[in-house]
Amino acid sequence: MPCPTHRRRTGRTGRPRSTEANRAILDATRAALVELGWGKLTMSDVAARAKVAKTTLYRRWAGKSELVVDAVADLFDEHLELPDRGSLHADVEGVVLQFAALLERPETKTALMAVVAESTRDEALRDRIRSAIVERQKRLVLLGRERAQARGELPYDSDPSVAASQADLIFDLIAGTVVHRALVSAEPVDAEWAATFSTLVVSGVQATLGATTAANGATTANASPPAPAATDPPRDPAAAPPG
Amino acid sequence: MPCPTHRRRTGRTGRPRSTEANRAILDATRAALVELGWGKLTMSDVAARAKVAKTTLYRRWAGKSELVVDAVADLFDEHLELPDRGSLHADVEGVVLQFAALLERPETKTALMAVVAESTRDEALRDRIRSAIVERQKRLVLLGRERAQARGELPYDSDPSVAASQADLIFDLIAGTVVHRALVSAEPVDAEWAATFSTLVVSGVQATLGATTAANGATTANASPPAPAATDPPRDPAAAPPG
DNA sequence: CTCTTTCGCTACGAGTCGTAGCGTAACTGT
DNA sequence: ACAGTTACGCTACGACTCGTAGCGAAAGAG
Repeated sequence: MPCPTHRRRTGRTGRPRSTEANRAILDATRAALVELGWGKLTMSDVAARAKVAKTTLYRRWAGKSELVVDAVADLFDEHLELPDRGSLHADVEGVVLQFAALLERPETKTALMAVVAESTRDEALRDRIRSAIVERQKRLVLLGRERAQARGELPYDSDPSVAASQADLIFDLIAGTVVHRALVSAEPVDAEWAATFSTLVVSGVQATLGATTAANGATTANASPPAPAATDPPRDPAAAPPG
Repeated sequence: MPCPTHRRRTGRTGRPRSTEANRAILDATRAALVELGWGKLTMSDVAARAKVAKTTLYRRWAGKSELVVDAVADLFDEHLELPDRGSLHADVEGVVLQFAALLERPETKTALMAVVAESTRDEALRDRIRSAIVERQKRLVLLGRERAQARGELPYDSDPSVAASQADLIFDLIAGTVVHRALVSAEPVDAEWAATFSTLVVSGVQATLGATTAANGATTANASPPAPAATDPPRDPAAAPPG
């Protein structure tokens, strides 16, 4: 056949799933989200746009929600990173503006809340959102914390479990507040708001540090090589869902 | 005679809509949300539960989204208030726990995100959410601010527009973060978390007050905040750790 | 008593869902 | 080359939901 495309090597026998179709489906899903929104998006429509059979969709994804999660997860990986701007405040500000820009896209705007709403009744879907979006983007918080610690803006962690819960708090704080302003209050996340909010975040986080780790000599942590963790987990776009 | 100035005295002529049916429908909607969730809730099912005709539903609400907004708005009015606990921190803590308890209910859990998702493509629905839920609950923030000002924990507003934007920020901050932790991260909003978060909120808000009203020769707050120094200039990468 | 509006009920076309069945295409191991 | 295995496109299907239309009856307003 005139299509000697590179297929991923797998131990499984039989005809492998077309990676081209996978990409075409996710692209079609995003396009359909832009045009139709979550409510009017149908599996048949996505199949027609991607020029695949409707049954192929159901062989790879359990339903609309799972498909859309994968479609928007790509956008998160592509458009969110942590620019190193020299201070915790500036780093927070940068990621807030990036996240706001992502939330202004019609695809993410209409899809994110919908899949989260579905996930409240579907534990498997919630796990998929966690692994595909939440946990992947929480690396920004962990990286930002490490940089702030290296600069001396935050104390090094005495207890790793405390570090994890603080990272969770910061993540909920930034993501939740920006989402709420952008989608519920429906007011713009502009540079001025981002600056004010970042000031709030930095001051608030430092305040909670003083409260929870009061016993530690927090100021000017003794420099210890923080063992720069690799920050780039290889993307796995060919992670075929169970069919 | 139809006097044009007194047209709306008792309403229009003809048979009035049954208020009992209205209540039965909203109760049935909440019950259906508990049992079925947003996705599987249908208008026919609600009509059957409320023992009214399906056409009656469509005579009063444009669709599923509008109906559910009204159904959950009642819960917000009923279960959210601002207890006066003597300090801004305690007030925030109280409202956070109330909001978290409300979000643990199956009705609100599955409905809130869904209607917000729909509202991203339906401006009329977004206005309905604003007037029925958002603006009604924003009074808690305004009231809490007034109490904090009376206690000396926050300075009085020099500019009412600044006060409004600060109230919006606090509202997005609390509601957004709690929603994100409860529904996205799916982790419990317990007393410990609420205490830590409230500390963050109070310190953060005080920090933004200093930053945004710095230009104004504003009346500095009579009560000096307890300890955590605001150490971060908004636009300057000069990073000075607390100490 | 008349006028107006809402009520319950039935029925309908249109659309979506998720699955089953079939024959074919593509790749793997011997 | 061959058999084995899996994915693909296509068609068709029953079940379900949607939102509306039409009807006669009921309930208040003037």
